[in-house]
Amino acid sequence: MSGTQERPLRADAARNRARVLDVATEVFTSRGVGVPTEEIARAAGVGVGTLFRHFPTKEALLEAVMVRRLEEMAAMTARLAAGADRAEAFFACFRLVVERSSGKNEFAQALAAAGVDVHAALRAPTEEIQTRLAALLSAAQQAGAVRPELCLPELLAVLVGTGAMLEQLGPDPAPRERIFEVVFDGLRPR
Amino acid sequence: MSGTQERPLRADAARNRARVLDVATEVFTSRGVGVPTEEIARAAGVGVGTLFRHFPTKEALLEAVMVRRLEEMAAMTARLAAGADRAEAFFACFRLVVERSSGKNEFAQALAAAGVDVHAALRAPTEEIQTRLAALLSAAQQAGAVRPELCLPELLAVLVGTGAMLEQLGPDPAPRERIFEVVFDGLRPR
DNA sequence: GGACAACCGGAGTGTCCAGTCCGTATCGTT
DNA sequence: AACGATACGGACTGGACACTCCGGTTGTCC
Repeated sequence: MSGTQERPLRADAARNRARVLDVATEVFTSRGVGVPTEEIARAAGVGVGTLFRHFPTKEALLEAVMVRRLEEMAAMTARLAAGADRAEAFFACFRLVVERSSGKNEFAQALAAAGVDVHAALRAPTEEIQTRLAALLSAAQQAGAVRPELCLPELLAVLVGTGAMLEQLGPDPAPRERIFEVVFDGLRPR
Repeated sequence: MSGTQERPLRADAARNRARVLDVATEVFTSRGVGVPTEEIARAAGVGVGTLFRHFPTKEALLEAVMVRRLEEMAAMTARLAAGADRAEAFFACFRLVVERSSGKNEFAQALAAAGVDVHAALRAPTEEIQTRLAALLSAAQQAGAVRPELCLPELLAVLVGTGAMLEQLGPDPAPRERIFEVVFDGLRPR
């Protein structure tokens, strides 16, 4: 369907593209999506022209960053979902998604504000993660490890919200752990 | 200390100032802090000049909006903290703060990004709310209604995060209620 | 009702930033 | 080595937006 039959990039072009993506991931995540494009280019050691040839708009760059992070997350959830017992897998996945999604909500907001259809643009990887989470959720519920009335949209909200909680805290692991205890206990049946 | 001894405003000036504040609260809350200043002015029926005379920068306007909302919240928490039994008051306050703080986190981020010292600028009202929450927290803990290891910074994180959860959901009250159940159960001792 | 200060409106200014364009450099191929 | 295709850099453009300035208006006080 997607008619993007790519001719292989020239060696330097591929290198530059990858560098820009890496730098953008790093900078956008640590300093927010407001950082000017030119700064990303400088940090990646390329000119703005080069950046915009690979990613025709700033939103396209944001989107590419998100897609990659989501794909990584999907792969990791897949690995986690395979092993261990059902309940354990659910909570491990929850942790993983929360911890690896710092700042992603801001991305999504920025894209939405720019009029990009987030659901369409990121369909494939989000769908994979969501179906996997849905499977883990109902398995954990059948195992009696998660309250049965909870459904997927609520779980997703809890994921996002837990991410927001952690962002309020410093890097000290003890309070972060206590947050997880609160949320996990809340997710379990009474 | 603060040398702002104000001469009373002329009638029309006071009216305009109030209108701008109201409109800004409404617009910033519903459409985000990115809305241009000129639009606020138009919606309030004043020129930009007038707006900037009352609030010398956009951040000053944001700050004024936040101060007012925080003061309202402080007053409401005060009222709630007075009545009822300890545990009930705690959870009622929690609800109130979460429900009335939609979008406030975005405000804080915007101010911080602009180099405003949020803690200094909003000290008075935030401090009142925080001390009141701290009192409610330890009372609820002594009553055995909240897990004893939780401390104030974590509670604040949970508040912010719960707000983020609700923002993911539509206006339908049933899922929102389920979120509160999850969080409240998590806050209670095992 | 008149005079002065306080206040208003909105055209104009400076700045920032996403995105373009084209002369130059680099890659890959024969 | 030499040539065409591909990619690069960064000066430049256009638009958006926060904030200023000043001629005109309105409130207030005697």
